Amino acid sequence: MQTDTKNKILDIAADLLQDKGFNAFSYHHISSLLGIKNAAVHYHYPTKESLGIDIIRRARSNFAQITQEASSLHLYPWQQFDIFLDIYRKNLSDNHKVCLMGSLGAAYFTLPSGMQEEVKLMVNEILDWLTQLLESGRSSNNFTFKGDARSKATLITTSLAGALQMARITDNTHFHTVIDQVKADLSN
Amino acid sequence: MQTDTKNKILDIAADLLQDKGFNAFSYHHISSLLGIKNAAVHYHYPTKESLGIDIIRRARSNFAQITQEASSLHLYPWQQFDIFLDIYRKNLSDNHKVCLMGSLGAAYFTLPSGMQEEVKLMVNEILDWLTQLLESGRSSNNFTFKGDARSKATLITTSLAGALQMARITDNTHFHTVIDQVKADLSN
DNA sequence: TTGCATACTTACTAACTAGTAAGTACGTTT
DNA sequence: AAACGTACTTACTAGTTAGTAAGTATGCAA
Repeated sequence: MQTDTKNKILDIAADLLQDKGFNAFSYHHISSLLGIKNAAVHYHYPTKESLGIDIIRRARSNFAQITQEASSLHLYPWQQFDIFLDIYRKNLSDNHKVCLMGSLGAAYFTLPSGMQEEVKLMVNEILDWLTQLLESGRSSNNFTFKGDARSKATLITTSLAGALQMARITDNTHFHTVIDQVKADLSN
Repeated sequence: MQTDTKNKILDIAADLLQDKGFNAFSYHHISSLLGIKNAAVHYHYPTKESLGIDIIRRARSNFAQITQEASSLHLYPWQQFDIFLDIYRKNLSDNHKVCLMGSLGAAYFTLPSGMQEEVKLMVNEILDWLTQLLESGRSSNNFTFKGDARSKATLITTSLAGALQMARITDNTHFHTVIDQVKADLSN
């Protein structure tokens, strides 16, 4: 059981991470938003690395839950794909947040090693799941694409990560443009 | 005419920016790599914003030069596209640097306003050029793709930005995978 | 009621940050 | 020879950073 404060810290820190990046938020930012002292944040997360690791772990667990749920509901490939896209749509609508892969990838070489390992796990899990969805969707004639499914999964994931970054520089239409293009490229 | 030192500062700062991100390098990093004092860097670039702006301006000017040269040589669409891809290939081979759009997009909301403006100009120039190349390449039956050229240009640019970030997290094959997929999606 | 764990606050440190003011060495112009 | 601009160094500041040590209030268990 996580305490209320610990959960709030995680919420705020994840938000800041996807808004400003890992090297542009501090314990003080978090504590002042919560109306507590920075030492209280250190009580729950002794180091910034431990905090960063927990942010990624929670995202991994959320992703696993979303995909398991979609799987247990026996949704069609296109419906499952749309649930996947919703993750990115939500980031965009939530003050132009960038996805975790984008935020952490850009700062990757400045991250503590424990976080780097966790990011690797996360990216591979996303790629594994999407690859499987594309593969089975192609078998059932729902998706059409050239090449192997993992390549396509990689292309889609990198496009979406880049699209969120592009959207904050230019405007939201570029993001929706990418989504439409990705969908068009999967359709017959 | 720029001085030798000023050019070296720009080289090192651009490198650090594409390696660690704007919020993870300091005047001290630059000066110590050059064997000078941090005040000497401030002499050439009074503020970090002025330094950041110059990094982007130089990249814009380099891009304009590359594309103008390709244009004046009357290269085929595929050759021009390959020159464009070389920019990204070079970033990858140069210690897994990320492209400027990716680095600055991830930290966008922490950037001084002058830099934000400069990034916008850069992204639009890249998009304009690629859109035109795709359009004329399609007219001449060299490229095949659905939808309008600017959408395709957006998809390609975001894929490549994301691919460089993904490559440092996982491995280089993911980057080449994206390049191959992008090319396949442009071919007949 | 004593003891202990939880969840903090107070008060601090050492390192690093961008940025500045004043001085210096040196080559060029007048 | 005097004056000036360029390219620095020395020496500093004020603010921010992650992280710590010691103390405190509260509630629960023995």
